[in-house]
Amino acid sequence: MRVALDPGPLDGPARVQRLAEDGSPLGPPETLSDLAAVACVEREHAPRWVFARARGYRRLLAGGVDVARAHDIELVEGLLVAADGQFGQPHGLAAAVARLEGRTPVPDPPAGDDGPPALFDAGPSTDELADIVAVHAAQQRRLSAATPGMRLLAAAESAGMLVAQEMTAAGLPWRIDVHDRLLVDLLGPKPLLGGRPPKLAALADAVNEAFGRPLNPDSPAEVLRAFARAGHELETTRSWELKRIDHPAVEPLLAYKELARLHAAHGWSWLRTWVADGRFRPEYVVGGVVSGRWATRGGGALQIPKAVRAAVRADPGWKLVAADAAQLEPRMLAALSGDHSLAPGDEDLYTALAAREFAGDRAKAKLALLSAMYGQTSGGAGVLLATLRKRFPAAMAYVEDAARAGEEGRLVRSHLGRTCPPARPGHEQPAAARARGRFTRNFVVQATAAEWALVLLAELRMLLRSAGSRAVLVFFQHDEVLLHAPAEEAEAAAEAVRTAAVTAGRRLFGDTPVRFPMQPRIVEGYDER
DNA sequence: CAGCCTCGCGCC
DNA sequence: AAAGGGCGCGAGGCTG
Repeated sequence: MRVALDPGPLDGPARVQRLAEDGSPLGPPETLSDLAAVACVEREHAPRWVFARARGYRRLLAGGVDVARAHDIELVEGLLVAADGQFGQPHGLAAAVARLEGRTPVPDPPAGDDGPPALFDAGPSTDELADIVAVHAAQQRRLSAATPGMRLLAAAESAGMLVAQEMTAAGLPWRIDVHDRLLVDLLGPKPLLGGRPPKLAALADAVNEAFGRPLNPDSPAEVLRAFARAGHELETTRSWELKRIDHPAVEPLLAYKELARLHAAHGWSWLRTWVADGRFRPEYVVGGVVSGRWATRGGGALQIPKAVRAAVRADPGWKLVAADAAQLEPRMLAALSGDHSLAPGDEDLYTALAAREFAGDRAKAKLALLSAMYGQTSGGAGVLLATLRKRFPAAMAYVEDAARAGEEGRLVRSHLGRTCPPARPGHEQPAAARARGRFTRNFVVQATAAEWALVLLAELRMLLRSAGSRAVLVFFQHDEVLLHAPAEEAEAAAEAVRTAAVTAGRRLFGDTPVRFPMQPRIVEGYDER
């Protein structure tokens, strides 16, 4: 059974409508007095709840109610609209209703908006539950005519919404004291009135001294001018470019840039803004990236530098279970292309490839494979690619076909059917076409990896729920998950991760010989390997 | 002043 | 010959 839900105000009644699988109503709309009644329906029927958007579930969680399964109207609409080749169309509920009624879709409300939907609903209807029911039925019709992959993708994307909201609610355990100590070690004591911490100030002084005049090391333009006066014409102030020149300012400047980055992006100001009650709570944006990868809002959650990961520590009596998928993208390529010998087993794929083709040089093997998937040809990649082309013709043909499709302006899709938006018009120049080719070449692999990860999350969540585990997902970053688990449940949680990885591979590719191993580590701190 | 762009760098 | 994919964020710096 499915149940469409308009959760209503936090403490007020919720409106629901029971639905058949195809979305047709089973009886009239009903009013539930409060969220406890929603929880009761969940316990008795465990339906697939149909939400207009993520904040519907956020409201349930705020009331202490969680559910097993969902259908997210906005996320599914985005998938279906793109699959129909309707790119750039809004896919909010109001827009979907407008499309159903043959009106021009209204723009989506601003991202992250939490206001009342009626504010943005320019259409004649203000009955959100009726809108949800109507759009859901239309989506189920479209999904029933689509591929099994699309149906799996729609379910997984919706499960992603549940995971995302639950992870934000749980928060990533973050020790302010550990983070602060780390900052003091690297930067010196926190300056009381803003300004540069002592070690940064000293490095800025050293840069000034090396140039013989004061400048702002944070200003690329000033740095370029200073080097030009010293006889070094640089294109940019990127660190790899600075490293190539011989000047006494280079060393302190590189040290300054590294610490300034830490101070600006993950320093005390970041701590004050983003960590509260021992938890960092970024907002996850499911499918926020064209490839289906997630984005986040707030605190740069997907770019937590290795230098501060020690601050992520389990609560007393708890453990972190950290697991990342090893060499996920080349394994995806092996499965997608049928070139199974590219990924023969569980062992490190680059090491294995290096042993067979690159005289044991792992770095070469890695560069070769990444170049194939990103479209890189410089830096010696060309020679390595020739080796791959000879040894793995099907895998190489797969990415090269995707690149050609992009260059010729054709659409490409992920394994399950996420559609890559076409190039914007006006980009027919040869250089732009090649750039487009690199984009689509990468899309087929990255988007398929993203949907594997999505299915993994959904499977892992269900395994933990059905086992009654107290372990909770607290972080997800493309191919990596972090669980927070009571110490005595950590090993079971780790086993769930391994199982979910196997299941995700099977759900995507059936009984492919390609493996997608995850090796969970049970640790106290996220910095421990 | 806000709003927007570029730069550079963090992560995958 | 040359040709590296995807993001978010803060600081600088320009525009209106």
